[in-house]
Amino acid sequence: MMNEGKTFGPRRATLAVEVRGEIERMIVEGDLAAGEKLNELSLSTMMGVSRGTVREAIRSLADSGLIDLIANRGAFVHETTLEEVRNLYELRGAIFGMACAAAARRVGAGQEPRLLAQIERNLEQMRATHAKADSARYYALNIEFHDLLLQGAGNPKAKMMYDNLVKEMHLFRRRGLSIANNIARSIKEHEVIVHAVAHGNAEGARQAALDHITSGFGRYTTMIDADPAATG
Amino acid sequence: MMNEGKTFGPRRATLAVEVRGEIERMIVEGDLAAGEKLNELSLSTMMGVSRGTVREAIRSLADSGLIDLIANRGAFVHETTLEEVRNLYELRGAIFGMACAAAARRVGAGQEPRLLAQIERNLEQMRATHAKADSARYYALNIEFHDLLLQGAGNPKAKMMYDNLVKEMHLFRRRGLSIANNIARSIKEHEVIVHAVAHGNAEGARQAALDHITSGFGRYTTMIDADPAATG
DNA sequence: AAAATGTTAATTGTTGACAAAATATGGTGC
DNA sequence: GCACCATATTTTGTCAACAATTAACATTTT
Repeated sequence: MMNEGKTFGPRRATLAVEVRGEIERMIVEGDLAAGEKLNELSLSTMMGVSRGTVREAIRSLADSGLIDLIANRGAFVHETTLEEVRNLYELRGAIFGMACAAAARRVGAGQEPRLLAQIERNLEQMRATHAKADSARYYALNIEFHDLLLQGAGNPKAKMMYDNLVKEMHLFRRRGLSIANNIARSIKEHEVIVHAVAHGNAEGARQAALDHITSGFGRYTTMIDADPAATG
Repeated sequence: MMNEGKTFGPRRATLAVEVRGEIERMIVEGDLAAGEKLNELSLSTMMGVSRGTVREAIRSLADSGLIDLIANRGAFVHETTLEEVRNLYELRGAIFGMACAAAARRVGAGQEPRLLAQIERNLEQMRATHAKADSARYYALNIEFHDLLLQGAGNPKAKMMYDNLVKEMHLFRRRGLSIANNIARSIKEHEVIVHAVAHGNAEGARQAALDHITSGFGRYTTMIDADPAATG
């Protein structure tokens, strides 16, 4: 069990790793607002750890896109503009498209024997959930749908990058906007993706996935235009 | 000049930021080998800073893909497998393809008046450099070519992610392999990309860019197959 | 009243000490 | 020679103190 030396999992994460997780949660869930300053002393007091530990946690978020580190001034929750969100969507479309193309190839080659059944079941559940107007449940299934395809692509790095992009998008928020908009259209797009993947049609899957994300951005900006409220 | 408050650039980067840069350089240039442990005390002595500063620098590399942080054991230069390199190439192809498509659209829309001239000039220089068998110069021009297109895409996040992917690829090395292999083919592929961009042909540019990266991976694995030497 | 200057307080950045965990070393038994 | 155990050493993780920089506030000048 120790024979792989370096890869043995430690029993417990370090305090700094736990603090990072908590800061990330606070940012993604909105407890820390975009542009807000991360005060080391306040955080260390709140979490019952030393300020140095908080510093380490904050530094570990340096490349995450969630915070901006400014020398001698501290760390601030990143303020994302709509232009940046557009860029994130563009990247998200490219990566999700690539992943769906890869998933389709792997399904076609018999490398992913369970993926098809999984996404079809998820799709069925999304339809049922939509019929019951249960948007929280739909949201969870939607995330699962994307996760399944990203896992099916067999490229863990792609999933990691995609998940980080989604996290970054949480920085741009509008109060009171519901998460789901035009679910019927969204489900229809999922169906097109599933159909292409089922037939091992990589190019069709890539295009359908890209269209789906692009369309999602269109739905997103439609919501924003309909709600001109200033940021929190 | 002070009126933008938070965005005013500090006069000097912190020591931890400088230490991070040095560690990154050591990794990318091979002074720190894949799998090698980053000893905090050694590094702090070597660089003339305290161990805490080295820790902060190392933590800031947590998400970079260049190192693995293991609780209670320390930080290790990430060991990249060929499978991981394949995944990185796949992502690289998706992002570069997306960037070239965006660049083509922007050229077609007149949003990038200088890009076309810049990449054509670069291409001309690559041809001349190849004719003189100056591979170091060719390498630099090749990097510039990719940079110009990524900048022309108008998506800074894409460029950042692409550059990080390239950095990660440096972790997988084979001693004695020359960087450039089949330059004539590579230049031909660059020409196809430039042609598509010049005509504002987004889909053509995307496909040409993807093919170029995919082909680059093929050239890469060909080199590896021809040199079965174990990692240094 | 607004701008400039000076002082004080708060915060960030760095360092070194201590505690905990991992690793290395030496001795013993089979 | 190998496996196991105890001990010593090294390294990592955390904490607190000090130094440097920035922000906030008060006073003076225009």
